[in-house]
Amino acid sequence: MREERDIFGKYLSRHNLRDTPQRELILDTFLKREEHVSAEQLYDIIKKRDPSIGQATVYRNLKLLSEAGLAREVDFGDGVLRYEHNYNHPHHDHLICRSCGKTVEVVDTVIEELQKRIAEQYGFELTDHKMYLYGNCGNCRKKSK
Amino acid sequence: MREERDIFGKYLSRHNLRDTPQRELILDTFLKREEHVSAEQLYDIIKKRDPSIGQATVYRNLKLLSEAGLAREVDFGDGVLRYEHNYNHPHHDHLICRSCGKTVEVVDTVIEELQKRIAEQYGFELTDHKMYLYGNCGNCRKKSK
DNA sequence: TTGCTTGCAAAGGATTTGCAACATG
DNA sequence: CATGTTGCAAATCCTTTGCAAGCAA
Repeated sequence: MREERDIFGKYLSRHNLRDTPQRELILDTFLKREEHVSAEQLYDIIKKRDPSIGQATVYRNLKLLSEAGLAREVDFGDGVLRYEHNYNHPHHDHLICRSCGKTVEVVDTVIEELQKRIAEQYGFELTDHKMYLYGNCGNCRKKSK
Repeated sequence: MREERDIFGKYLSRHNLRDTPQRELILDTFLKREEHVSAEQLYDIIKKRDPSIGQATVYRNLKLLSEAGLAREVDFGDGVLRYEHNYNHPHHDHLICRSCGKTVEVVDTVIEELQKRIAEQYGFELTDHKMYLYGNCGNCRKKSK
């Protein structure tokens, strides 16, 4: 948390951007959440601490956190962009329950390797990827029986 | 193409839906395109043949084609939903060039197998997935050198 | 005739943007 | 004090929806 603030501070000064109380509040609140959040969700949480904050500020600064390398955008395909921690939180993919929305983070180095190989096969240099696995989680499967 | 029309016709009558000239035009135009299209793109093409068509009709019927199993939605994450052929056009993933937007369809049965295994590991029953590989295609890499 | 479909325009939801007032370096 | 930043509301983008008129079965 200390480290992240440091990184952010450096990013700001390096880019001639300013350190405002809103920015600090947004960063802190974002870091405290373990799960991915949407801008709207974060806005709702932050409003409680500072009712005068505008939601555009939250949108703007989540984008900024992504640029600073502290956040990462995730798009589950439901029309809402979410943000998750990017610092000290290595790349992973998501397993999402179609019925309750529960998500699990997964990593598979073999798949990552294969992806790179596929890209090369077609002359592409792979920069990144998105992989979302949709299904029904154990809990929901029990319930529907 | 004959087959697809047949499937659509059966789908319509089975669901008490009607066979309209607009629906036929949309299906035909969609089938003639090899690449994925957005509703807007398809609308632009169709307007030339029938200037009186409304774009809501195109949106509505692309959804319908998906339900009938003839189309499949693809979401590259740029805010626009695209549709590609689903009939006789097995599942595949996409390799997308970040710089020119070129896309290549790819399939890898090993990856698919691994995905299923990962899901099972977490007690999920996999229903579907999305995998998009982003990178720079051969052409764009040459140009930027 | 019944009720599904259409075209239109308005509504929707998430996100972005213009702007004047404000605060930071 | 120059310029980045904020909050607000309006605007944007894609897509959906309400509705009256029009058609298919």
